[in-house]
Amino acid sequence: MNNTTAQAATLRELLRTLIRKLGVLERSEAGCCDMTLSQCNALIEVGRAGVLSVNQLADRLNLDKSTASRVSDKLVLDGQLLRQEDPNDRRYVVLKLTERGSQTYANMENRMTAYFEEVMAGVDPAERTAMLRGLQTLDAALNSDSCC
Amino acid sequence: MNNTTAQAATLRELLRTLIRKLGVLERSEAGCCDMTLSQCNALIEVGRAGVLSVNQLADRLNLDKSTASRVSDKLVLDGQLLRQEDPNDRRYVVLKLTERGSQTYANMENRMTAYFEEVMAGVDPAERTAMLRGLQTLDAALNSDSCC
DNA sequence: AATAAATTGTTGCATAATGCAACTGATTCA
DNA sequence: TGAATCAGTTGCATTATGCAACAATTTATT
Repeated sequence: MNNTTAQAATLRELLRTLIRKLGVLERSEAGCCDMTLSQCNALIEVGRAGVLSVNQLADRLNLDKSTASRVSDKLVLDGQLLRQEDPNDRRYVVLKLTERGSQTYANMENRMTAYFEEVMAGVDPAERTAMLRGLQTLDAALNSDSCC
Repeated sequence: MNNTTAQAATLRELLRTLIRKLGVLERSEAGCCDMTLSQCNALIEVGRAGVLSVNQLADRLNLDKSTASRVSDKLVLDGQLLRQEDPNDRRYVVLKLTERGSQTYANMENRMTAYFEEVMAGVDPAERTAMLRGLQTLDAALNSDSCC
């Protein structure tokens, strides 16, 4: 169907520009916290989850476990994360935010919240729900596809 | 307005998962072509533009010009790009796809086209246009914001 | 016409990320 | 009890990245 082809092309183009813009946003955010992007992403995931193992962190970030191990090492060294032994299974490490890490996380959350509220405020109220639903539709479609 | 706050939070979460999924897709695509992600992105931009200068490539990829210079160097070395002197201004380099680069580009385009058609086919036809419009709305909102 | 300023692209340097394979220690399974 | 599996670490090699300084070229100024 010709229509799907054209729509698929439009989708790709929209996603391409979206990725670029969000990439800029992410890097700017990481810069604000004096961290690398990877460290930022790791801190956010631990912040959102409360506690994570190294393997869980790797899964969430789509990284090799060795990479997750190193980035969490760095964050522990910087005082942003705490590494604890799991009392139930000593193979496991439990990663959680330190007090300082919580501050950093809250700072990032606040800035990102403010940013996206601003973005949302720039959208016609009548279109906001439709926009979100569109993203939810895409999310579901990507889930059911075999690549992601 | 409480509504904007909740909607902003939903937007962030949707974008977070979208970035993760598309990141996996990008890396998988780069792997298919036996290239690094950065090289892939550079080739795609040159392919889409026809010709680009190094600075233009840097702008499109949101990279430092030194990085753009190196990644295009690599692609020239691999025979995917051709670097020519600009006859009008010898400061400029003109980057374009070689025959081999055109093949690589076409392969990537075909695979991505097929993938997104599959994604689109998984969306209810009645929702496709709304989904695309939602992404277009977001795109416009991000453009008018000061960060990107 | 000569000089200064700006632009393009390259290179040196330093930092960081990344994945694979191999390894250690711990737990589970047969 | 020994083998298999799991979690996490480490060595290794590769790649990406941006900043600053530089050379060559073009444009602007005097």
